[in-house]
Amino acid sequence: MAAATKTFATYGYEGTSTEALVKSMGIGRQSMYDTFGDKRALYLEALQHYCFESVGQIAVTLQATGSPLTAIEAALLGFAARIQDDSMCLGVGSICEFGRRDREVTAIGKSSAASMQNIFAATIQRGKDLGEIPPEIDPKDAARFINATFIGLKVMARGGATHDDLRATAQMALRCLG
Amino acid sequence: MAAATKTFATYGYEGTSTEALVKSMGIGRQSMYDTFGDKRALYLEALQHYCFESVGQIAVTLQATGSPLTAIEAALLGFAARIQDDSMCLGVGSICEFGRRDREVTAIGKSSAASMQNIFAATIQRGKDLGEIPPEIDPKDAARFINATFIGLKVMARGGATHDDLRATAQMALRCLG
DNA sequence: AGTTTTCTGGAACGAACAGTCAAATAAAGA
DNA sequence: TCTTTATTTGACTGTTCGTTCCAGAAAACT
Repeated sequence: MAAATKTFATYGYEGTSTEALVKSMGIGRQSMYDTFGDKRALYLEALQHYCFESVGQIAVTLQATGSPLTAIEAALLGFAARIQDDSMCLGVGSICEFGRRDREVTAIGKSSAASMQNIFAATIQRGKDLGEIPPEIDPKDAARFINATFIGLKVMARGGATHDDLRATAQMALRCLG
Repeated sequence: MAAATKTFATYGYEGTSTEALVKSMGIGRQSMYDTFGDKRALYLEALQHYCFESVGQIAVTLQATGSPLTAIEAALLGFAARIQDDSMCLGVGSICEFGRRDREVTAIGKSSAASMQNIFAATIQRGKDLGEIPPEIDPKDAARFINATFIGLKVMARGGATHDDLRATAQMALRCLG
């Protein structure tokens, strides 16, 4: 499944052949069809799984550290430091490829974005309660902005931006929380 | 050409069939091949043209208004107000689809991003000179950040975000420049 | 050890793909 | 008006696509 996720993220749905999937997953073609049904079902399952894991990871990062602001900083800067050159996030890739054309892809994307933004908003609210984040900041707006920043970083990285560039961009984004 | 751009932006390179191009461009199949050579050449030409126009538009917006900060605000908020639901930017789409896999696509994307960011950086520098933008802000970092914000807004819009959400996100981004 | 289930790799299938060909029509030039 | 050039339309071509079929091998079960 992880191999399918990576292949779909790299080449997109249309650009990924079943041959490429069979190769990257290292299973027989018939087993792939027996297990997942068809290419689209495999894509949906990979996307669902990917989004679920991503939300889980963000939740762990933002809920583990004492200071909410530090947690958000760690999430953004950690992402900028860690993301691999040329990699693509399947979530962002699915939005770019399908827009809202496919109802199930759209549903997974919206659900995942909503969960992600709820976690950000809750963290922002905690930061406001603790006086770390200015009171005039709306948690939902800030959550959407952070999500947009993650998207921007992902596409930049996909296009070959350096880690320094990504980190500087993340630093700029964090200014609005101070 | 505009029709080809829109079709490629909507479906991506792999997802766009030559039949769809013939239909959207409203010309004969043979004429399309006579004029552009093949699908890939048409894509490259559409991408080049799209990026050139985008940079031109941003230049006009950012260089026409007296106040640099106001100009950047107008660019971001204007974009958030104007962008159409479900549309896709061919530039962002090309990065997401190809990453750095295709040398010519990558070259067009990097060149366009560099031009765009130079315009942003020059505007930021003017804002610093006029005291509108804090002196500790690095123009190149800010330029990259603004570009990342545009990317984030474009993908959000593609995923169905409302204009209010986009505007609020743009407002958050503008806080980083204050 | 024998039997059953699962997996593999290759072949086959029909549909879709990008690109080419050919004849007819329309537009441009003399 | 006639000739030349460009465009259109439909058909065609070989390749690739996603999916199914099949026989043999491997793994799991009794």
